[in-house]
Amino acid sequence: MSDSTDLKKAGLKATLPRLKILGILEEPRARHMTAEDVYKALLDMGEEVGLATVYRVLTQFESAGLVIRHNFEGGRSVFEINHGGHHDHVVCVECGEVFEFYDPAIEERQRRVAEALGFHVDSHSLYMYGTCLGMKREGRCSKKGIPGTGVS
Amino acid sequence: MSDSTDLKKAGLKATLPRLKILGILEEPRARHMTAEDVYKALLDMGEEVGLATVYRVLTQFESAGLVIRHNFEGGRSVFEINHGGHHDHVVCVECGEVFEFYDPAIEERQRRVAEALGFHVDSHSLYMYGTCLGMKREGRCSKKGIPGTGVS
DNA sequence: TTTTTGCATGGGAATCGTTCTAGTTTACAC
DNA sequence: GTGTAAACTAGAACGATTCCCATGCAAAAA
Repeated sequence: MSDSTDLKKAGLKATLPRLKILGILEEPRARHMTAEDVYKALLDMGEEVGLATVYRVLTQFESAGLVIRHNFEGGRSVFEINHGGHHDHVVCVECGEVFEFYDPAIEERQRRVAEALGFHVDSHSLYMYGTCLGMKREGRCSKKGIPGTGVS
Repeated sequence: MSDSTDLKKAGLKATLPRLKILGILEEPRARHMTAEDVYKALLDMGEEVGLATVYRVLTQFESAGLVIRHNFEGGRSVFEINHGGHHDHVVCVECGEVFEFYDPAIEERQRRVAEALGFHVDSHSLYMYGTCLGMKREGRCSKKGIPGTGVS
């Protein structure tokens, strides 16, 4: 299905900025990007899109369920395309690498906890912060956020 | 043990702002507060402490392990006193109420996931967002953040 | 097709939470 | 008590995000 159809389904007009932004986020190498990352990617493509529009569109995408917003440590939001399957994150604070995982047992226990509290869960997030294998083994994490991960 | 001793142990001078802020966070009703909440509490007590000092002190307390910083949805940081026992959080997005829980099974699974990735975990956070029992049962959540929770 | 209507956009200003800077004050070892 | 490094205050600065508004554009109505 085309991006254009995805947008219409979400009740959003298929405008150029929205199509471009969706396209960027769908690239496999995109993974986790800040609004700024997306903005820079647009500029690199030669598109004249305002930063305000990027923020507006990302928020709309989030409401429409097309992307997931994460509030990793550090204050700024990072976005990733929503491929449907929920997963949690492991973030290397040294190199910014982000790993994803899904553990049915954890999901189930969370569901039980919420149930016991009589709580209706809209969303949940689980992040682990630390240092990745590369760091331990070779000390080669750059200590600077990897471009495109939105983590520094 | 006095707050003053706690601070010295953490390698921090026992200054008036630090003692007052620690005192505020230790009150049972404090639970989860933003820097702004703490600042307002100080003003209410008639203390002349700058907002910048509140931020600086909270960050120092975090480094010293005296408080835990959380990045709940919404961008701003909330702080809670560290009583030693790790726990996770359930946040009602309607009334701002925060519930705490600890699930050994979840902790164990997380440990395993990190191990499998060869990842060294410094910290982890698990938040569930939704609506609490009060909301469902009586619709009495105020739709506005409860003062002192730092959540809105 | 032309007109109307209303959402979308871009750019800059505004806002929010947070951190930095400069100059002054304070805690605490001696 | 005194000296010195650390901590303080107020306000400016900062980065991320949102707001504002004049302009643009595309679907609906005429």
